[in-house]
Amino acid sequence: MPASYHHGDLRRALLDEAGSVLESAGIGALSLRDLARRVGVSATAPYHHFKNKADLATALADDAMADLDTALADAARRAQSSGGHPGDRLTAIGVAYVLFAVDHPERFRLAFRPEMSAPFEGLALGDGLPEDLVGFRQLVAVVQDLVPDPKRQRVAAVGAWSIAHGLAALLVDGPLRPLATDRDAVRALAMSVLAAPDLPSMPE
Amino acid sequence: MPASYHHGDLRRALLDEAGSVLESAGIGALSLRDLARRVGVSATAPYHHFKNKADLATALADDAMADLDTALADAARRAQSSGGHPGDRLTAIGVAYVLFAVDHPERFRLAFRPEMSAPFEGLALGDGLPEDLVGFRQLVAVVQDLVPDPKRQRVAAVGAWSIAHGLAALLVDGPLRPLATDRDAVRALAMSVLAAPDLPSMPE
DNA sequence: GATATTATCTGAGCACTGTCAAGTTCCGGC
DNA sequence: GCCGGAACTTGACAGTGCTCAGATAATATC
Repeated sequence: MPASYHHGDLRRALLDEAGSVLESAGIGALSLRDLARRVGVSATAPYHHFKNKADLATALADDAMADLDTALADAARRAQSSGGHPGDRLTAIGVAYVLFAVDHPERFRLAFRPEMSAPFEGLALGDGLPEDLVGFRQLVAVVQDLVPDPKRQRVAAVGAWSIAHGLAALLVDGPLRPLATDRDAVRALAMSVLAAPDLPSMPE
Repeated sequence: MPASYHHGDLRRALLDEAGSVLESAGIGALSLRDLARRVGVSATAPYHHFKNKADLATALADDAMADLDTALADAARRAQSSGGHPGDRLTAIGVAYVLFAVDHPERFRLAFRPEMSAPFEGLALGDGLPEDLVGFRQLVAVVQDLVPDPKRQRVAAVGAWSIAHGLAALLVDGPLRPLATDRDAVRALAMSVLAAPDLPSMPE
């Protein structure tokens, strides 16, 4: 806060500023020099806190991932306390997933963009989920509640994640984008799609 | 071909070169000046064929979208001629979707990246699908075959697309990336996930 | 409390980028 | 033959990521 030589917590300040630039101008507008300027520091100062631009982007992506995760965890908690059965909990988490993407498109994008970041390298999905991702772990746990056969749990978890992620991606970056402005419509669509995939499942 | 002043078909040459750069070095490595250099032309020549870099990227994304579309159309045709029933046709298209993403990750990414391109603005999904996307239209048509109730067709189509797209995205940019190197495993996983989403569908 | 250490920040500078304005060369139609 | 316009070039500007040699401030040591 003081106009002193040392900034205090430049790293945090840079990340925060990057977050707001991200939200308002998109990922393409991120520039280390610009961030430094905004924070009121020389152009090379950021290099003492981040290896390079990609490193900063990775930190930002980790933040975004954590935000998404807590959104999922919150939804899981709410659904649990309001006492719906496991199926409802699953769709509640899925809806939260989709709504997070629609509410924070840039953050959602960044969380799944490995040219800059480098998200969860290697992941077995049954066990491999990082410990700090409590929301995602809950998602997997709910699926395991729903699917008794252990052999199918993995496929079921991947399927559940795929539907939510796919819908989110189509709304944020795909053909469903026009819909994304109407939050209620998104919620309704997400509910229908996630709660009742009455499509294939015909062949054995 | 001749070393004359006029290039002949610079636009096509630029797009081709961009395609190969994309494939080998990723979307971040695209540079107008570099493309011009590779094609053997001055740095500003591309501006006579593309409004700016984003415009070139859009053209490239359109190409990518067309490629994905023909992959879907091919799969649909094959599944039809080998005479599986509609459910099989749907999963065949979905598997083709996922395999395309895994086989051509950069092209798949670009096709769904609107900071540069600007894909199908506005799309109703029942009717709004562009005419030239024959593969995608086939996907929707198959879903309509499978789901008799017209009210549910839209949700069903969005759901089918979401699963395929979500799985593709998780394999290309997400936590399932380690799996993407093993093409057979991808195919098997896609088959299971797409053919039997035996998860939610519990609540009404 | 003075001194040395170390983390933090500055400044100049390099190679690169996208883009614009103004010239040059070439081709097709009169 | 000429001439208008399309295709391309030259030159330049502002902005970028990043490196390196120093300056400065906070901290540890005595």
